[in-house]
Amino acid sequence: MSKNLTQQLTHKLGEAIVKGDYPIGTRMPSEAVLCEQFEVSRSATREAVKMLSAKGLISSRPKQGITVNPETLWNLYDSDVLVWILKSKPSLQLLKEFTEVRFAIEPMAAKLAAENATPEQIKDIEQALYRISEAEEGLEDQLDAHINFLNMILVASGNRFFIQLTQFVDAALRVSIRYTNQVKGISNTDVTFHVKVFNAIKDGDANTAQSLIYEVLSDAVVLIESRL
Amino acid sequence: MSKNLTQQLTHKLGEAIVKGDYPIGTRMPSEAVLCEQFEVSRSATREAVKMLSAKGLISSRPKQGITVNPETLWNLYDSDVLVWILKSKPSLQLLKEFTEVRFAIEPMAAKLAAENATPEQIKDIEQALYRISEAEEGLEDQLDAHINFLNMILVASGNRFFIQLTQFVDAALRVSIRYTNQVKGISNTDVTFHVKVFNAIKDGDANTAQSLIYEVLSDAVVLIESRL
DNA sequence: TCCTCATAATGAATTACATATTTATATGAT
DNA sequence: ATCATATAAATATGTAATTCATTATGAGGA
Repeated sequence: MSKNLTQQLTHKLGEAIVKGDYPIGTRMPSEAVLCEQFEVSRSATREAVKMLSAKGLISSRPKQGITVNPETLWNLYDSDVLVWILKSKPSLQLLKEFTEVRFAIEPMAAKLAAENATPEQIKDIEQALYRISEAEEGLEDQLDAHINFLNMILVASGNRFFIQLTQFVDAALRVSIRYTNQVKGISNTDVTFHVKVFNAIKDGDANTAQSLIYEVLSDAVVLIESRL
Repeated sequence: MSKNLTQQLTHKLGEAIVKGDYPIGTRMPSEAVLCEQFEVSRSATREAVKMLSAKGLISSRPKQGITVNPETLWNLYDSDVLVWILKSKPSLQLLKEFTEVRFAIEPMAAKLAAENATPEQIKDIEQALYRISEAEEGLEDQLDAHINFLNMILVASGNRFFIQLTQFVDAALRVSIRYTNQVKGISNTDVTFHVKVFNAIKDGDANTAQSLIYEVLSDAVVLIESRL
């Protein structure tokens, strides 16, 4: 858990920034001041600053100092950034926006999976299905099993941009459920639903796979909107 | 154009990695060696390494050295990473995958824009429309105008994750068109199409907005697939 | 087989100087 | 006297070099 200093500082500052401790558009303390405040060397500070600017949170220029970037420049698809935001301000609004992304992506991923999945990937999905059934009997963590099922579908889509989202979805679902209990009801559909999805993908029935996921996420979005 | 040393090195190494000069899973040269090869100090090298690991390309551990991460860990939604990939191996396959993402996202964005756009945002879209018409008369760059129109819709969606994709779409379209000429026909629909989209959003007609974008991107995907 | 120690890489701190930008100051002309 | 311009100073990041700490790895000996 205790990573190196640079990473620790990166996380501290990252969380502080998304939390609003350093308001957007304003200047952060200079490197020298940060060194003092966090009691680390300038090397560590600079490396942390570089990491945060690589994630789009800040930018720094000579003399001018370090300024917090507008939110539109933040790399929301970076798991670190996403987690920081979810932890610091876990709003239902954000959960809604996140679910809209899933709503856009996952049906398409299921469709592509049905069209392109290799035999091995189908086996992986079947294995994930098995884990869900075991989770229902309490033999495994439910959340883990559900996330794993989703991930296997994303991977089977064969689209690198979708595959990359596994971490994104993983992080968001995991944190969301910890900080808002509204997530219940979203990935808690019963196992028969997942069986249907699996069969559709296995049979190459792209339309069915797509609409199954579409429906369940559509419900989720409606559910969230009803509480806003 | 000539950024600081750290950024220059970051770009050089980033491009080299995605290009395959340092194969996935293998160890990169040690910091000391990189310093020699690129004739920079260790601070600059370390900062570049931190930036690349913040983008998911590499990870480094004591004694073990710097290793290239598997592609699934790369932050493809980071504009830098995306551009590096597009520049180094601009394949039709990648363009297809990218278009699939747009196919998933943009219709939904148009729908949300129709539902949520503020009067000001509608004005922005109208302005973008005007730029497209001017571009048709050669008074402005066509690509810029089209990208701008898309961006305004993404922004009007009100969804932070979609808004973040503006840079993503921007970077990809801009580079793609430079390295593959297959992109022609994708954002080259005539101005009447964009007028329709604008009207749908302005009138709050979510379904029409969604399906308009859906259709044009559907065509694009088919077009690309036919050439694979 | 297990333990120990050498070693090779990153981690961290410190120091020094370079460079870029802003701000303040001083100079000059009107 | 006032304003504009040029110059200097101050301040932040950029870059380099050096030193020591820490951590895995692997070789070699008990």
